[in-house]
Amino acid sequence: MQEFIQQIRNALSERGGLSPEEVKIEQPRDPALGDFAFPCFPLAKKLKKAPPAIAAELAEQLNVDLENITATATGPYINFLVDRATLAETVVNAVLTAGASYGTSQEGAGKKIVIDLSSPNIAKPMSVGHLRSTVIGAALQRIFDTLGYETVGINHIGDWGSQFGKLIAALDRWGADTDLESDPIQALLGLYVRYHKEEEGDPELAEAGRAAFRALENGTDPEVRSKWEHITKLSLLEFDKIYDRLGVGFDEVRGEAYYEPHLESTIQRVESAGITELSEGALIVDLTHISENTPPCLLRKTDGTTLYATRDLAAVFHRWELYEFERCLYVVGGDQRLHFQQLKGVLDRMKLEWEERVEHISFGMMRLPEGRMSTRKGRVVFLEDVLDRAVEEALRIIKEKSPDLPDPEAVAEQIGVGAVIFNDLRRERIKDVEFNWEEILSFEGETGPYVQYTHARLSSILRKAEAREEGGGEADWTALEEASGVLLRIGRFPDVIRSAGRNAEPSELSTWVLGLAREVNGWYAKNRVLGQDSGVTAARVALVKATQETLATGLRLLGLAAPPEM
RNA sequence: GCGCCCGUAGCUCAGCUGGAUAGAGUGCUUGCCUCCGAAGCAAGAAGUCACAGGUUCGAAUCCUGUCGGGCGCACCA
Repeated sequence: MQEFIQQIRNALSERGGLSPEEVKIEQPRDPALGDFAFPCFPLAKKLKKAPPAIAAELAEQLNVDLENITATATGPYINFLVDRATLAETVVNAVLTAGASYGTSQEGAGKKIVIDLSSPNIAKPMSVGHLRSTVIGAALQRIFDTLGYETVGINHIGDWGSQFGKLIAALDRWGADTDLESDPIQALLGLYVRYHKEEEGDPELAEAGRAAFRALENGTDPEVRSKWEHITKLSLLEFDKIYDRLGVGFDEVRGEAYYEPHLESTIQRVESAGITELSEGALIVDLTHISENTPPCLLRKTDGTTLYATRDLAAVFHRWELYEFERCLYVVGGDQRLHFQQLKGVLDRMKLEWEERVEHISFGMMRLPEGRMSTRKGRVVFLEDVLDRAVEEALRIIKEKSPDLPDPEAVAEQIGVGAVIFNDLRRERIKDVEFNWEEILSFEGETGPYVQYTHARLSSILRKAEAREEGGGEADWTALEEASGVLLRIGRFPDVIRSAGRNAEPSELSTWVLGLAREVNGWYAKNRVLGQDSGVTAARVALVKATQETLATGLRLLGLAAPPEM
């Protein structure tokens, strides 16, 4: 479809005396006006004429230049209407010849993008809150893959820090009556909550916790170390179950602990840049160059131990050395904005030119109606429960509406999980979301299942066409006259992927997918595909196939399955 | 107190980085399965684009301020 826009752009730039970049092509308000539009206001000054006069004059000239496109002046706008049959043939063939690779590009060839995603903390069950980073990050990775980038998805596990000392202390004290094997994460969570409850009135316990972390950090006590390893291993196994269900994999799973041996050299590296100072006994980097009130970045505490920021610095150095990334994206909640500002502030003060390639892809918080989620207070919704209930609901609907569907459990898993994922990617990532069971279990309207259902219906038509041996003839593209909404959507797909990647915004894709599903459903209700004249059926089957494939690609990029039946 | 983010229909959101009469879903009121899958389609009612200024041919979109909500602000991660 780009070819039409390009043609309009070239003709306009020649006739209007603009550079091609100055020609801004947009969509008309009302699709009946045309497929593309050009507002003549910017030319008014240059030509010293009223926009409507310019539009009328230019439209006439453009009609001489343009092929298969009609230009019409409407007030100050020039609207362009592509010949319906040409539009249909061009778009449908573009998809069908490209197949699953429709929408891919090579713009990222030879460039690497590192994505830090998911990054849960060990020993706590994943809440619905963790869904956001995982699902947004995974969608971004797939989007960049299709744009030709080499991507590295990193799960930066929270496996270090003082809470592990607490956990080990709790395990020492109550481990005997805890069943760690059958449901390890829930057991660890129980220990964690109990520790916090009893810590206050029990200084001995608090000291045991601190001592255990010191031992862990010094590496002096192999027994403590092996307990930590055990906890980590059990947790990762549990997480993998969730990742499998979400269809998410990682290129690198590295805990913060991995960077332990590199912390000294990291600190030295920052020190040798001459930007560190001692303040109140702690080693800091002053960041008042960002703004007067920006708090400093702490590299080392008074007691000599390191912090989150130190480990994150070590990690970002490591990533740069390993990958020399084009972009390094941290898909992390907006509550950590300051942390990343500080991280980048340190890189900036070190005069590392790749500092601007490091981006915090922040997203809004998932909240409950009664406030912020808190694992410690037991005010959480666990991700596994959400997935289970959504799948259960999907299965209930399948039994009601498609009792003969083969393998209903497997499809219910795809629909239920799809509903949850789509619900999270539906809105702009920066917006806070309030968790709502009713919304997440709804499969109608602007939901994942709606798109999946559309895809399944199109697939069903294609199966029938094949069974009846219809759709094989020469296509009569005029039979797609009413499908321009569908065609224009499909034609825009490559642009949407590019834009979603540039802005690191999966919701641009989900919005587009919904729009395509809506368009094709409207068309489908009015236009019969099978049993028409062979040319008509051929063209419509081709459109159905092109739409079905594009929907499947869109769903796949977002992380949803596209079952052929449901 | 300071900083960052958000504010569009009852509710949940789009609005293509400044353009035409602000659009969807949901909920509500209707209509559509003897016809390719009704998890669908079509129609109706529903808006001071938080408020007030400014910038210009033109502002939901950019700037300033106010209000409301969220988040953060040195030894947690």
